[in-house]
Amino acid sequence: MHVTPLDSSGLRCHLCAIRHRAVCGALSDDEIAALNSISKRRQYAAGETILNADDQVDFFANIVSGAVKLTKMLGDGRQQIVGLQFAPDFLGRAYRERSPYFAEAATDVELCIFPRKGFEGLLKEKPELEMRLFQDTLNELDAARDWMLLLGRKTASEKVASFIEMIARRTPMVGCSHSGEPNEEILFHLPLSRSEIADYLGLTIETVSRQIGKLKTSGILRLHASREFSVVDMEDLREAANLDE
Amino acid sequence: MHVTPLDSSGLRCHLCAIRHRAVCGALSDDEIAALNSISKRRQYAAGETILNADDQVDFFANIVSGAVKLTKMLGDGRQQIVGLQFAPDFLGRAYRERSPYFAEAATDVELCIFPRKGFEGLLKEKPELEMRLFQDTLNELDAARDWMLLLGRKTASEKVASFIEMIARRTPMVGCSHSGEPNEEILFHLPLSRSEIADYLGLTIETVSRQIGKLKTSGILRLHASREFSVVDMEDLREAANLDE
DNA sequence: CGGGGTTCTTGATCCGGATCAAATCGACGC
DNA sequence: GCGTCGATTTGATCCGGATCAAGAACCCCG
Repeated sequence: MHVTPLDSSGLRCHLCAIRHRAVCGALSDDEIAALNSISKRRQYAAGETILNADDQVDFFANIVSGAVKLTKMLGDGRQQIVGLQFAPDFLGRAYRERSPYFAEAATDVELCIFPRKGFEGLLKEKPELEMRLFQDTLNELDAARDWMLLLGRKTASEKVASFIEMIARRTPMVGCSHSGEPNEEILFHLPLSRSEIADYLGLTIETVSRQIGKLKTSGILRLHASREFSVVDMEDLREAANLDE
Repeated sequence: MHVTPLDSSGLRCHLCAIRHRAVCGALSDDEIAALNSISKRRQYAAGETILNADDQVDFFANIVSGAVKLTKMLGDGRQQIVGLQFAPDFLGRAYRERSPYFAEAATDVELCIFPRKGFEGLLKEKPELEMRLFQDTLNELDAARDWMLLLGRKTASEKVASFIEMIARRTPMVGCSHSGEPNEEILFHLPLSRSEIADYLGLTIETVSRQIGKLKTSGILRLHASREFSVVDMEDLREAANLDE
């Protein structure tokens, strides 16, 4: 874990990759400068814990790069991933002191961290910022409810197809086959291991592996490495996922 | 469906059963009067549709009494209840014009309805009101994620026990055995049919029925009618539900 | 009270996905 | 290259919950 020291020049935010897509987008340039002065960057290696369940949370953060998973666990070790966040998502639970879940870096992650006090002060002063967070929370609630439909009612193959589709939709492509052909393949990287995918979909490792195999056999997917894939036919994939229209 | 005419005396809110527990609790007496002047009451019979998915939503509402279920559906008819709301919960999706789900009265329901325009105006003027809604939304998100753990990782019997526990916790008791004994039984009413419970838990009707039967046989529950029950031992129930601590 | 529809329960069987077990693949150090 | 170890795939079997099929209980209405 590496902490970048404070940058008092106020320039960092202006150069930030997620400046306009993150919650910061709700702030004007001089408000950003204020936020800049209290923020710091921090890196987490894949697998590192960001927050334990019931931890006292003294900060909020934007995800600058990488993927963060939120997990809930039963007493006997069964676990369920209840959220997967990518840049430029916001991390943290306003108005509650303790984290309701376990947060872990799924890939290498860079966060832009704001101390709780300073950020809550800004929240009170800038209703646009609070409104923006509110909207993000409403979108997360919708996403959580979509996932409830998946967990409760979809079959294993629909679940896996839905997951792949979600990754292709929300994750930046990691490359493409420079063949010059009209239909170049777009490559994506799976931010989760088979076991984590299983915990996200309410399945086992083996079932996930078999269903990915089937998507490959049926020609919807191409697997370049166990965590590197491209989608041959996005329409077929969405159909296999049983996504509406 | 019956609509109570506007009460310009401004007295209705002061007599309201949920005045202090609902979002209105964030408002002062004269703000309440303003809200009172734009609100109206409306009754729905059990089974009546409140909103169709993708409906244009031109109102917000508080649940005054009864239970409202929010449902998502797959193209082939499989469905999942993604939310169950009781008085004094808030109904409606700020900052979005269309309902992301199908909302239906699970029991007879009384709503206190605010037209979208007027309520959004109030939201802008009263940051406490927006903050209150924001907090409610965060709590709903936590509840949705708890339910994801249930849907993805709990067994049928844990699911049913969790559901019963939730009803006993969130629903008003409907009576009690006036035996004078030290351990009087507290009676509750199930707001959902077996088929709806199945759609909430990601199970089938038959499995729900069998699992309720087991809870009864094991002495944790007493069934007075198919939708009337009392909990013999709450600790045992929570254990059967695999709820933490 | 009796009939017909609906909801709930109970029983028998089946199957999708879990579990158990082993082989294969890949990354890394030596 | 070779051995080790974790991650993934593949195979065989099992079982929890789905499905199919009756019954039983409970309406509501005449």
